[in-house]
Amino acid sequence: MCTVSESLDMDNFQGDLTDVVRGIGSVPLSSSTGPPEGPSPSSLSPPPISDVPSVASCQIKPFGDPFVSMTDPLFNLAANKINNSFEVFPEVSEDDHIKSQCSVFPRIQISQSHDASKCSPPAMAVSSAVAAASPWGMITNSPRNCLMVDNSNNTSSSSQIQISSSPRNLGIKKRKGQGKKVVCIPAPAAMNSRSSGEVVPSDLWAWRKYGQKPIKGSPYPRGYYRCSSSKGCPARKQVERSRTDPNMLVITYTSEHNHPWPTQRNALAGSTRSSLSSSSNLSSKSLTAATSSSSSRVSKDEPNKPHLASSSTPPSPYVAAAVKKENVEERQEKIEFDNDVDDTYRPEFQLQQEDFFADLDELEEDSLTMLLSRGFSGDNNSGGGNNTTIPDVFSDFFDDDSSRSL
DNA sequence: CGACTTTGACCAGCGC
DNA sequence: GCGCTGGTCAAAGTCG
Repeated sequence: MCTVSESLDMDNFQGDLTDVVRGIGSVPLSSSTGPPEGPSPSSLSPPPISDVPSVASCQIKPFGDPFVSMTDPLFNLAANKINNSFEVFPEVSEDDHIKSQCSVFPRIQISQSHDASKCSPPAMAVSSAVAAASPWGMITNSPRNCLMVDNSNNTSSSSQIQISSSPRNLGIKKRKGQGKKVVCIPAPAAMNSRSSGEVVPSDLWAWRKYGQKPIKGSPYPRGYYRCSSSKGCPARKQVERSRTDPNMLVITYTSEHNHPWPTQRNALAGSTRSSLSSSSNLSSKSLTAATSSSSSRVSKDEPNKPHLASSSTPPSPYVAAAVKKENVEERQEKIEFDNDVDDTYRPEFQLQQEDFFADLDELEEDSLTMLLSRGFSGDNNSGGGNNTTIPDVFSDFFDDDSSRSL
């Protein structure tokens, strides 16, 4: 068994921002949030948001999109726990954002600008636009918590984010640096990459790459992805490495999803080609979170990366951590990647994981049970919420073969 | 067969 | 107005 913090070594973590995001959001997502409108055809349709008290407390507001409310309950939970309060997300000005430093969530920072160069290696930056397209809703930092569900930008942001119906999203271009949400995550070696070596994020949504361009001033190309979970979805994301720190992966989300969370079916559609099919355990275990299209092909392009190739991209950092944990134990001597990243991830989860997952335990009776019951097995029965052994949970959840060696 | 990635070309915004 | 740059399209190829 391993702890979250232990498993968060980044050398195997695929540097997938959305993994990070989703990881935080995916599990609780199933347990607490979901498309507020319309029944989900999936058996995994999340229970009502009301199940998660923190959601309300965080004052998550719609972002001009019914699905915006699908914020990341884990973020909420985590943040709430951190503050021991449900009032953990005070509104702050942008100046506050800039001035503040993440102390509690050292890895999560809010990027006030679109400048990827501002991403600091140990931090995951979330700018004010992520929520629109990201599965975890509007998130920003507060002076105290470094994290907050941003309800102050909802209206204004919605005006910033243009969802152009035209083939070419001209609006986005017109508004450089606006209406976009930037997430910076550690971008370890291209574990989840194709031959290009580009780390490709995965998340609940299915992304389809539609372009790649070299960016002036950056040695790294930028990949362009659109949401393939639903036809006509305007959601876009751009993935590139930080020019200032190649270890950082900068993901810019643009526009919002105009459809519910992908059901198991459509989430997996087009994204389960190799990894999931080869290790069908993932899908068979009702994992709503789909691996990215890129991750699905890792096995093809990265045959020498057995862990990832065989187990697919974890949908969450926790899952990634789980998978990774084994990798760490099995290959400690091989860990060469970015110790800074490792170190930065650990503290956060070490601080939180117990309480954090205690909260998860509370949610288990929800659909979360479906997701976690296997991993937690009887642990939850102890009533302690002593779920510090998440990795097993998720690893099991993810890929029996690759994660049950423990 | 469907969905994906790759990649060159095209188009539009922006700065000079 | 021109050139640069970024974002998108779409054909071709790949994969399961």
